[in-house]
Amino acid sequence: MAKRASDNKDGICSRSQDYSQWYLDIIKRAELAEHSAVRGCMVIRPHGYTIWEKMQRELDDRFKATGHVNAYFPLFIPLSFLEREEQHAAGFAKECAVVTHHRLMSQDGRVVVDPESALEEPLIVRPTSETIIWNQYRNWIQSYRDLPLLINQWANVVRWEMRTRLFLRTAEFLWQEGHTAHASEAEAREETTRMLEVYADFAERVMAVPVVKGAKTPGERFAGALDTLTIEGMMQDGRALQMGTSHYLGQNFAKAADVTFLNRDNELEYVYATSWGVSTRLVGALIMSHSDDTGLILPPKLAPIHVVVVPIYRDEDQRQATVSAAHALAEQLRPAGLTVRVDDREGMQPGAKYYEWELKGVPLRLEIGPRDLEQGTVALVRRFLADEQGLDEAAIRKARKAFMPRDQAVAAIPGILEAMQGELLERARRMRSARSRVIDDLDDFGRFFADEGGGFAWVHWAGDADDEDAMARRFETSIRCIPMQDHIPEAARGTGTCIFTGKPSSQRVVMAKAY
RNA sequence: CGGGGCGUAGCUCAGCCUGGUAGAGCGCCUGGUUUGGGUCCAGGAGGUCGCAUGUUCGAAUCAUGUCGCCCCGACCA
Repeated sequence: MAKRASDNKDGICSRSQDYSQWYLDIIKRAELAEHSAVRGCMVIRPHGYTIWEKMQRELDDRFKATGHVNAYFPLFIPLSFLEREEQHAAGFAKECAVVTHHRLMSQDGRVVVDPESALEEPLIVRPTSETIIWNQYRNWIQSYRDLPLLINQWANVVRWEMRTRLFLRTAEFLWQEGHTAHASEAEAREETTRMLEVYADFAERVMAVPVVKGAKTPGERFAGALDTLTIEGMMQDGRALQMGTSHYLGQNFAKAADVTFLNRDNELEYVYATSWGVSTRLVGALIMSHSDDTGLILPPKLAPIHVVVVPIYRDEDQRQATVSAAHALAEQLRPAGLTVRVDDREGMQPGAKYYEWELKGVPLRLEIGPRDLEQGTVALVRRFLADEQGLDEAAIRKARKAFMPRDQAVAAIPGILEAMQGELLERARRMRSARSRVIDDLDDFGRFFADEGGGFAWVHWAGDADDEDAMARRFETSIRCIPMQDHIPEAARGTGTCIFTGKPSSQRVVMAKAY
C-alpha cells in the first residue's frame, strides 16, 4: 500500500482521511491483531486478547449473577441437525465449513486427503450451537421442575464470510452464546429482555459505549427467531454497529429437537427458548468508539495496563535512583488492583516511550525524573481530556500533564481512572447526540446521509420488508432497530407519518448506515 | 462471485517501461552518545525478488499460467 500523506510517524492514517484505513492501522500498530495465513481468520495478539479476556470476565460475572452456568458443546454438528429447523438452516446454509474426511495420507511426497476416509455423515463446524445444544437439552428436560435451564457457552464459531474485517467480521470468531429453556413464553421473553439489559449495561458501564436498545425488523431477525432484540452503538464515523443480540426463539427449536416437558397440570408441552450472544466484534466496537489519530484509547475497566511509569535520567546514578523510585511507585499502586508497568527499557528516550504507550491506549502515565526525586513529586499524564474540542495539540498536551506530590498521585489515581471511564462515556454520548437527528422528510433524510456525515436518523416507519429494501437501495441505510419505548428520546416520541410510505406510524425507528 | 490494487529484507516501499545477477528508510544486533515528547554517530546481521513454465547467453525486470493477500460492492454478528 502506498504511503499516505496523512500518516503520522506511527503509520496511522487520520480518521478524517480514511476511517476504514485508520481502523486497520490502529489494530496493527497497537498490536491488537493481524491477518493470519488463513483467509478471513485473524490472529488476536496478546494486547488484543487481554482486552477480550477482561470483557469475558465482566460478562461472565454478570451471567453468573443472573443465574447462568457455563458448559461446553462440540465444535462439530452433524449435517442432519441443521436440517431440523428450516429457517435456521436456510439462514446459515451459505456460510458453513463442512468436514467430510477424517484422514490424510502421503502420496508422491505430498499430503493429501485419504479418499477412503469419507465420513458417513458430513460434520458442520458450528456457525452457532442451537441445534446441537437442543439435541442435548431433550435428555435434560422432562418436567417443569427442570426449568428454567440457564446455560452459557464460551466458544469459537465459524461463518464462512465472503468479505472479512478484523474483529468486525472474521470467518472464525470468539463469542459467548447463552441458550435457555423456559416453561412459558412470558418467562422466556423476560429472559430475552433481561440479557439485553445485561449487554446494554456492560456496553455503557464497562465499554463506555452508549447503545440504543430495540427490536430488529423481521428481515433482520436471527434465523429461526420469533423476535430479535439488539443493542446498537454508533461509531465515530456515524455508522451503526450491532453490538449484541438476544433472541426469543419461541418453541421453534424445541419442536425441531422434540424437547417437551410436563407442566404443573401434567400436560406435555414444548419448552420456550432464548439465545443471546456477543463476540470479539466488541473489541472492534471499542476501538471505533474512543480511539484517536494518536492511537488506541481504552476505558480503564478494559485496559490491559492502567498505568505506565517512565523513569527519566541522565547518568547512571540517576537511572538507578529513578528506576528504583518508579518500581516503588508501582508497588504503591498495585494493592489498589491496578496493573502497572514500569518501562525501564534502556537506550530508549522517554518521548519514544510516551508515544508507544499512548498508541497502545494506556490511560495514565507517571513520569519520574531527577527533579521529582528532589521534590517528592511525579508527573501524572492522562491519555485524553474530558473534552478536547477546540483545543490545539499543544494545548491538549499541556492540559493532560500535571506535577504533584507522589503520595497525592497514588491516592488520586483510582479516582482519576474512574473519572476517565465516565468521561469516555460522556464523550461518546456527545458524539452520538451530535450525529442523531429526528427527521420527517425524505429529502432531509437524503441530505443527512449524503452531505451531513450521517448518523442515527429517528424516523417514523410503517413500511414492509419491500419498503425497507427500497430504502436500503436508495440511501444505503437500514433500520437498525425499533427502539424500546423507554428508550426513545423526548424529541422522537409520539405518533406520526411514515417517512417512506406516508402511512400512519405509531413510533419512530433508528435508521443508519451499518457495519 | 463481480470490480480495483498489490506480492522485492521484520515493516513501508524504490528498482521493472528501456533484461546484465538487488537497494533505501524505518526496525533489529554491537559500541559510544543522548535521555522532562520520537537523540545522534559508527559498525553489523538479514532477501530462493509469491510460485510455475516459457523467451533469452543472461529474468525481480518480458510472456503465459497459477496461488495468495488487501480495498470496494452483493451476504452477514
